[in-house]
Formats: sequence, C-alpha cells, structure tokens
Amino acid sequence: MTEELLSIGRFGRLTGLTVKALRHYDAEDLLKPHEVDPSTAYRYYGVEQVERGRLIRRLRDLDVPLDVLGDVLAARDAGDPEKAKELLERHLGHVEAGLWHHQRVAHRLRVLLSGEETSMLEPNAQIEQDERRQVATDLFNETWTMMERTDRTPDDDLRMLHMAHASRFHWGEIGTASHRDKGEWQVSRVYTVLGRAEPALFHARACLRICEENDITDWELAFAHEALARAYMVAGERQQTEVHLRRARELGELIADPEDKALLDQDLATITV
Amino acid sequence: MTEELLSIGRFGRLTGLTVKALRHYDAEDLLKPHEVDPSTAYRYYGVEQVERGRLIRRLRDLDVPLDVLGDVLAARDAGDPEKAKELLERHLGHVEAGLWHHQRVAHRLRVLLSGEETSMLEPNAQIEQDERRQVATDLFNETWTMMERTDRTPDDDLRMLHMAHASRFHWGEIGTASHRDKGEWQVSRVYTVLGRAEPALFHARACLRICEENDITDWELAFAHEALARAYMVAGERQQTEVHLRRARELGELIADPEDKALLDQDLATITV
DNA sequence: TTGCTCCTCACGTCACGTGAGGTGGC
DNA sequence: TTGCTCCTCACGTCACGTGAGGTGGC
Repeated sequence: MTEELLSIGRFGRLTGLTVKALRHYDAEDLLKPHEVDPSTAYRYYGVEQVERGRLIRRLRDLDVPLDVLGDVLAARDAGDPEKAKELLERHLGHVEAGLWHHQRVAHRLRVLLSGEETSMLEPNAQIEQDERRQVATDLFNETWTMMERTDRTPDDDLRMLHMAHASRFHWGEIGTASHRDKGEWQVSRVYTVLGRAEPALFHARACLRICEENDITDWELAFAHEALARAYMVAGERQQTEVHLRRARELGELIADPEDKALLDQDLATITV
Repeated sequence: MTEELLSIGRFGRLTGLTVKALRHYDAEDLLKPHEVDPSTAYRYYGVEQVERGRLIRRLRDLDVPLDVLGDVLAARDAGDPEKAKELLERHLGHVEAGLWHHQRVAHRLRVLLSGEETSMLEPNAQIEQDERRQVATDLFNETWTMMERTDRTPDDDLRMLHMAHASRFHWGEIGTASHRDKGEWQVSRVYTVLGRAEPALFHARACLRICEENDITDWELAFAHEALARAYMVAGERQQTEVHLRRARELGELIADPEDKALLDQDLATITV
C-alpha cells in the first residue's frame, strides 16, 4: 500500500500535533502509529494517517474531549456521519454552558469591582445579614449553577425547578419588587432550559407585569422582554420571538450602565429566531 | 472574646461550604479552624469566622483560584482593599479570556455543524490540501490561541504580532479578498489587545478599505466597523468609538445568518464606551 | 444503643507538559 | 564524532469528590 513512513517528529510537524500529544494518543488508542520498531520502540506513521491526525487536531482545537473525540472518529470510521454530528452537537451544548457561566462570572466580577460592593473587601465590613435574604440569594445562585450543568438527571431538573420557585418565594417575602422581578425572570429561564414553553411564558409575563406595576424600567424591563423572546422561541412562535427580541434591543439602547447592556447583548445573542 | 464554637458541619451549613472544602482550606492555610481538639482532631470554628467563610464562598463562586483568593484575603487583612481590587481585576482578565475562547469555539462548532463543512466527518473526504493555505490557517488559529492567553511575556507579544502579520501575508498570496479582510481584522485586533492604538487603527481602516473596494458587505463589513470601534476605544476617542459601534450595530441588523449576528453581538458587547 | 458526625489516608480527575536518564540515527 | 531525535518512566496540574476504614458524641 503505502511505503513512506514518517518519524513522530515529522508526523507531528505535518499535523500540528506535539510529540507528547502523539504519544498520549497512542497510549489512549486514538491514533496508533502504523508501525513500531520492536528493537528501538520508535514510532512510525504512514502518510495516509496525516489526514486523521489533522482532523484530531481540528477537533481538539474545538475543545472536544478525548473520549468524545474517540467516539466521533469511530462513528466516522463506521460511515455514520450523522452520529458524529450528534456527538458534536452535544459537545456544543457543553461549550455553550461554559460560555454562559463565564458571562455570568464576568458580569458579577465587573459589578463587584465597579465599586458599590467593594466594601466586602474591607475588613470587618460584613456583619451578620438577614438570614432569609441569604437563603434567597443562595438558592438563586445555586439554581444558576444547576442550569449551567449539562448532566442533570430528571430528578435534578425537578429539584432545580423547585429551587428556582423557592428562591422567588423567599424574595417575595422580604425583597423588593426588583427582587421579585429577578425571581420571576430566573423561573422563566429555568423553564426554557427545560424546554417547557407554557410555564416559561407564564413567568416571563409575570416578570413584565411586575415591571409595569412598579414602574421598573431600564435593564430590568429589557430583560423581561428577553425572557418573553426566549419563551416564545421555545414555544416555536417566531413572530412573537422577533417582536420581543426587537423590543429588548430597543430598550437595550437606553440602558444607562454599559456593563448591564453588555450582559443583555450577550444574552440576546443566544436567542435564535 | 467569642466562646461559641461550631463543628465543621454546622460551620459548613452557615457558610455554604462543604466539609471537604473546609478541610482543604485548612490544609491550604486559607481558613484554619479556631481550635482543634488534640485528642479527637475535631475542628472547631468560631462564629466570627463565618464572615470570612462566606467571603471565600462568594469569591469561589466567581471562580477565583485559591492562590489568588489567598492573596486577596491577605490584602484585605492588611487593610489594603486597593490591592485586593487589583488582584480581582486581573482575575477578571482571565475570565474574559475564557469567555472569548468559548465564544470562538462555539461559533466554529456551529459553523461546522451547520452543514457546509461536515464533509470532514465523512470518511476519506479530506485529501491533501494546499500547504500554503494550511499554513495561513494554522497561523491564524495560533494567533487566536495566543491572544486568549493572559500570561504572555513581551517576547510572546512580539511573536504573536509577527504571527498575525505572517498569517495575513500568506493569505494575501493565495487567498481571496475576504481572506485578506479577515487577516487585517485579526492584525487590528492583536494591536488592540496589545494596547497600541495607532497600528490598530491603521489595520482596521485597511480592513474597511478592502471591504469597500471589493464590495464586501454583510457581516464582514460589520466586523470592519467593530474593529474600528475597538481601535478607537483603545485610542480613547469616545466619539469615534460610538460612531463605529453604532454603524456596526446597524449593519448587524442586516446580517443574514443568525450565527454570524450572534458572534458580532458578543464581540460588540465587549466594547465599552 | 443506634445513627449521625467527624477523622485520616489514598486515589481519581483531564490532557498532556516537564524533566530525568538513557539510547538510536544521520 | 557531534548534535538532534527518540524512548520510557515518574511527577505535576486544580480543587476538591469519592470511597475505605475507623472512631467520637448526642
């Protein structure tokens, strides 16, 4: 068949993979050399393996984990590109979850550093807080953490759902209209993540109503429309999705704080009509 | 002073930290228990330590690594909140780099899955490619990888800079106007990352010129204005930043592909006037 | 007395990178 | 003959989680 054999170094240069990585893939049975010299243990690769090596590199550049990558290659070898696509789509889901997470963290860090909350960095600033507020906040954050996970079981889904409602409840007991608004928004978001259009819409509407009844405007109002757009997206109602997406964008233009605007934009960017 | 002591479990519940985490922080000298029973080795925490525990939890929720967290707490204890802020600002830089990275990866995955390039997942589809094109692409991707790193030395910066130019050069030799456009765009972006307004502006303008001369519109034109806005931001020219930001947004509305639009939105969201 | 809490190791995670110490090939 | 390439271990990474095996406290 092929007779030209490549040393590991040359093969690495041709594929863009490091020697260490190639040895690792050999050990993991992802990409075995065509031949191994029994006396020197030198690895030799065939030129026809370059294609596979480059594909591995491209997929690794896309942060595809090695086990998934192995499955993708196996599906490809078995002549089943649909299976391969499906695996990569699932991977995309993980990447998007990471994206969300980073967006949230970056936003909270910017808010923290913008000054209003820096007091917590000063010694002895934080005394005992209202316990209930703490509970509501903890549940809110924990709900977000769960939303970012991609390995939830049905039980986890159920727990997350109740947790979001619980956070909203506790905020309702002690918080302001703004807190209730944020709570409804999160509850709606949870339902969109779970693919349940009806309750997602219900709470998005509740979110909007709270804004209207309390003269809440600025970014909170924009996010109410974002929630509606997202809920309609899940419901498959393109027209309404576009209506609220547009409304959210318009309101976005009026947002005073650029950080808040950036967060809205990033969220809106994940809504596809 | 304080006499009420808390077991590790109670302390964990009050702070939202797990028992395992608390033992880890003890070992790492981040948060030592107030007292350890010498006979049972049971850890006991003081109520006044709850505040510190909660602060640690909040910062961990923001993905602050333990070593940085230790430095932040030390700065706080030393009554130097400015130092603490500075450390967190540096951390924000890392988070933003991760954010960029995920955005790119998600976008490339979506493009891959949208169908046009899925052929690579089919067996034997990819034959030997044009070597030069490969080089240009590799350099382009490698430049992005370097931009995402936050631990670059001055030598790395220099290498990254030349690499971006080299990618642009090779694409100029073989690619289309669209390739040259993307090349100029990346070169401009590199200069903004390095904080060098003059060349950033130069190449952003080159980017726009290439679009105009070749009747390139849609998302590529929008990105040319994004580059200009970013370059003006680095130059500190608010007026011009806003002008091109607005122009990029207008053009964004006309983008056909929602994926491209989302990528633009995410990029624009990181430009602050 | 029964659980429940707490303890200390030891190992696993993910994809390699970094040596150390040694040998083959042009 | 000199570098350069290649080899195989062994260890480190990051922040804990997961047992195993055992003991203290209400």
